[in-house]
Amino acid sequence: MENEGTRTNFIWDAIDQELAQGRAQQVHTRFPPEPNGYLHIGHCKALVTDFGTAEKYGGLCNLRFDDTNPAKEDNEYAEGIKHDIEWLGFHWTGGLFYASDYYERLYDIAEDFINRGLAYVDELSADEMREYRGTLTTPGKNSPWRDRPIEENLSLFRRMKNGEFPEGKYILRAKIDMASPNMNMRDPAMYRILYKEHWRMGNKWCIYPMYDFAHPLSDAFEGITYSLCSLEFEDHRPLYDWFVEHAGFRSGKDGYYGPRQIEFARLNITRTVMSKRHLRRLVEEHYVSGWDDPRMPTLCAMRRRGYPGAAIRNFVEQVGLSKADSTVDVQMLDACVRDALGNTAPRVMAVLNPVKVVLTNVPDDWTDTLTMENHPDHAELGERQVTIGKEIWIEREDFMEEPPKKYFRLKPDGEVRLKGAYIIKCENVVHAADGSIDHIECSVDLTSRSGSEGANRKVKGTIHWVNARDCAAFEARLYDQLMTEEWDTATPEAKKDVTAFLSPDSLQVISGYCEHTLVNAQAGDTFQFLRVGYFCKDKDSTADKSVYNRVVSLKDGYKPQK
RNA sequence: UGGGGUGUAGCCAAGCGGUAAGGCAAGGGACUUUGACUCCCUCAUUCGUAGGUUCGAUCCCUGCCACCCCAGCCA
Repeated sequence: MENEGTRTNFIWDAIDQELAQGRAQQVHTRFPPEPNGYLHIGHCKALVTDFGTAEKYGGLCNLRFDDTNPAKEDNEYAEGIKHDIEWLGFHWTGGLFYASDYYERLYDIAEDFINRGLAYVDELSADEMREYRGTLTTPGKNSPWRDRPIEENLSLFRRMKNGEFPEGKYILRAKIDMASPNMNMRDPAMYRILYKEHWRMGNKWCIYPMYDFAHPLSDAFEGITYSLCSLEFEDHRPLYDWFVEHAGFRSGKDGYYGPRQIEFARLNITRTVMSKRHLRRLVEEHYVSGWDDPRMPTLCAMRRRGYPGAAIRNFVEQVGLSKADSTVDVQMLDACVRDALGNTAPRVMAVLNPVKVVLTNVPDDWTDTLTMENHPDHAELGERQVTIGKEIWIEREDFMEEPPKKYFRLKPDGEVRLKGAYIIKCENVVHAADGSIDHIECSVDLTSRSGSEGANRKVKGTIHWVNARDCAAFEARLYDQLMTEEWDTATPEAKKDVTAFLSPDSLQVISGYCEHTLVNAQAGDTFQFLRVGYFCKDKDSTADKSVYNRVVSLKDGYKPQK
């Protein structure tokens, strides 16, 4: 998967232009997560854009925790986010910051705004404020408190800060334009009273700044030149600029003209839940084991599943940047993961959906130890010893009693090579009482051992297998039923709320991963399923398709005749 | 019905007035101790739509259509 260095996007075009015109001296970006959850694949677009843009221009990128709402934030999330960023191979070259470190400075600016008649303390209730704001099609009207004298505003604001009023009693608002067609400009809130303990500031503050006020000024404080964010903030840009300008950061003093906000479309992926709110519910209501449950689309979960960070970064770069709403096919992510893993990951054999094969022409205690390469193209990755015995498991899909034409795998009277071992021939199929296949009896050609003289005999198919005796601990856990089981016992109210998780577009969350399935693996290991042959070939199974497609990343497989 | 955005192949996405890059997916072939991987080849007479300007339009203009965002004391 190439990534031409010449590739550009509309943001870089804009930056190139400003740099050429001298309107910006350097590129300084920031990645501003709110520490209220773990980063998921959707955040990676902003992350890669912010850090990657700085990197491309030899500039700096800050990490800033946008912690202006103490009710939802926690240090656990901040630590997780830092870890995830570094895992992806980025570092906050511009420094680590917290919006909460600016509380004093922001407060001073708020007082200054009051003094300049740019802000006022309102005492409308939340409901009244909503009424006064008007609607999308009708202008709002001024609050009766809008023209409160400056001294009174100042006094009230200070008393808000001192904790003299209950939550909701007063609010500081920017005085802009209640008739603006842009709802964000209808005297937006700057500060609200909140008696919540802040994860860094404790109970020091009784008032907290709003995003619209804190964000642009934080950007300006840090000398950010490009504030890149997603499309839903497009409407906020006039407000963003209003705060930056009125706080005096557009003056060009010291050559700094303040930050410029540029918006891009956020990342959507098919069959992937990308809502922090929903993911949080899955965790808090124990639908999953935690934020790093391998079924989650979080970075920590992907890391646990074995996705290389570089693959995720490459994926985001492949997807590109634009302003068009889009939903990327999850197969593109899978392709990037395969691409990154294919050349380096050691191979092992696994059987997910087993059927037993009994070798008829060897003694019960027959055993052999085979040496297998860990990677077909890289001898330096070494070899491993694998034992085989009289009984082995093969993939149920690798045997067909009534095979169509051109079926190369095991079939009655047919021969197939066991990967790295012997050629076997199907002699008999033993059925269980219910008609299903209990086991398959095969003869083994002991002269065909891999690596020996007789191994040159060619057969059409090769299949993977595991020694039954080594599989006492075989424990495949495919999680495709998890959500449906919950669904069946859920109350109607709960059903209404979890519909989003069960919709066809959210199969990723309910599809599975496989834990300690492999003979050569340690219990508890999790794996990224990389190549069809080693794990699963069943492209056309309907029952487990979501699981296999998602987790196994099926590339190809047996194609029935049309 | 106010404002802000977006529409290029099944899915992303370049293109910036000179005659449609690339990736994923898909199809065909070669190779193969897995039908995977790898390697070749194919895949938009057409850019939401209707007009207009121009020698020439995906790119400029006008109308229309579709979709997304905004009425938190969330970010």
